[in-house]
Amino acid sequence: MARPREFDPDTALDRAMQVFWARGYEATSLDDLCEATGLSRSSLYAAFGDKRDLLLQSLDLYSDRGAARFMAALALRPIRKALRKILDEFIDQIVAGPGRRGCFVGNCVAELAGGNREALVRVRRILARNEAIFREALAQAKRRGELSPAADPAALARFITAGLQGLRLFGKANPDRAALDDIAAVMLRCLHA
Amino acid sequence: MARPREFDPDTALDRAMQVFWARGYEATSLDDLCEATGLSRSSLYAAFGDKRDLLLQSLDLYSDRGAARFMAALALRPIRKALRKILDEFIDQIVAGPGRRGCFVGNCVAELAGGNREALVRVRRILARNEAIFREALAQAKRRGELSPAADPAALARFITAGLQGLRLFGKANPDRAALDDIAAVMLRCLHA
DNA sequence: GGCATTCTGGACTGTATGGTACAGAACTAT
DNA sequence: ATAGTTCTGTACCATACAGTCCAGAATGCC
Repeated sequence: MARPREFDPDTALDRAMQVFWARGYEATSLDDLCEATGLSRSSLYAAFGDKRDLLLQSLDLYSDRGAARFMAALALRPIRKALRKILDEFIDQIVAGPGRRGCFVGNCVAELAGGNREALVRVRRILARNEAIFREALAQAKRRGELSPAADPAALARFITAGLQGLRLFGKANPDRAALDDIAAVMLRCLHA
Repeated sequence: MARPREFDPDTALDRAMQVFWARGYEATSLDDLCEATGLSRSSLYAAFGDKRDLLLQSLDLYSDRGAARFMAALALRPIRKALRKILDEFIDQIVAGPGRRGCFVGNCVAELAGGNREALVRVRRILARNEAIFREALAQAKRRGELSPAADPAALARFITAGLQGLRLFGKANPDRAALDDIAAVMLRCLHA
């Protein structure tokens, strides 16, 4: 009917997510977001709503990508290989990655879970989704005999979800490969019992 | 020589720390700090310097208390009992505690490690101190025969340091005792190997 | 080509922020 | 008592912020 958008909302959202991820919510200004996306305030507001809405959509994008990567890695057999791959990918990202970004979800939990209700339910949902992915993969692996009959997929999934957050937070403060490898090795050993 | 202070710097710093811990750095305004401490801006600045200085001193206070608690708990034998106690204390704090505060150090890593150099070196130092406390305790426990001869105290200490951060971040988003108990149980099992 | 509609850039607004300046109160030493 | 020093509260400042508005440009439809 009328003039079409001059920008691609998907790439704009991706750019916005990168800024939130790198700088955090409060420390990111609308000017930062406009500069990163190349959009003006009007276009940003028309396309995504206000700053909080944009954050929530960024979180969803991040979560979708993360879940896809987890599921792809978890196709590996046995499951210990899959988890090893996930851990190694994170370590590579931490050590080689540009700037100390940590986990976007973890950053939002730390910064916003105390005061931003909507952000809290969103990050909780994201963590629950990841936990469910791990739980399902662990249950299947147990059925295949890759885990001890005493293994508790639900507990292990929670442990992995929390452990990955710990690994990435630790790595954000101290991106040292040797230390991160130590942590990953102990985590993997937990699957034995 | 002249008029003495009307307030106690230690309790003022404690109050300021609580606010930073609960709200985060950026979200805490000077008015918040004045209200929490009962001081005026002048007194705050005279006693602690600017907002960033006050944060660093809050972190040191938090770290000193945490280290003391760790060392007290680690006097327990065997070391698995000590770690169980540390984990249980954190879980109690997460579940019963007022508001979702998480770990102050972890919050600062997530919020500030990317941009605030001074805060970064401070939190890294704090994590290294905790790691050293655990490493030493684990090494002693190994000498006492409480751990397998194959156990690597340095790696385990790193794992515990990161794992505690993961537990507390997870709990900040989802303060559910059953889930946290699961995570703690798996973590403790890691000491067996 | 002209009209209607949508997009875009920039200017604008009210508010909240961190930090400072200053005047007066309170206290010690003499 | 008084002089000198230090503390305290408030008023203040410049800045940065999120969000709104509007005029004009660009497009599709007839």
